[in-house]
Amino acid sequence: MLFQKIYNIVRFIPEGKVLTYKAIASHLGLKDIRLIGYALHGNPDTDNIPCHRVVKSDGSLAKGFAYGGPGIQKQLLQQENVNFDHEGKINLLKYLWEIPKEQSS
DNA sequence: CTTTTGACTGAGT
DNA sequence: AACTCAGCCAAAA
Repeated sequence: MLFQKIYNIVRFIPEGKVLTYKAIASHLGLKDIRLIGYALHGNPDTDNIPCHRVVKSDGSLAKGFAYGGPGIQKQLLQQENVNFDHEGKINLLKYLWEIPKEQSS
């Protein structure tokens, strides 16, 4: 299942790091970026899948985030020492996690 | 069983 | 700059 591959990657995002929808889709060879977000929409393992560490390609947060309410995602990231700039976006050059090849299936 | 739609993005109009 | 279209999976209606 494709979703499993998505979860399998998101699940390993280390603390203080983030991943973009694009990065994940690209890693899996997908063109439809929405699948990443949609996979998280039906997030089956919220305990092991840190959906708050997945952001849009420009570093801003997904608008449809509902992990406990809008704004929660930002708080969770700040708890992990992830800084937001004046636009409320993350510095991807600094926080974007490089996906190990071993994680792909 | 068929249709709709959605945590996105980049190119084309 | 604002809007549309394509990409093409899975769950919900």
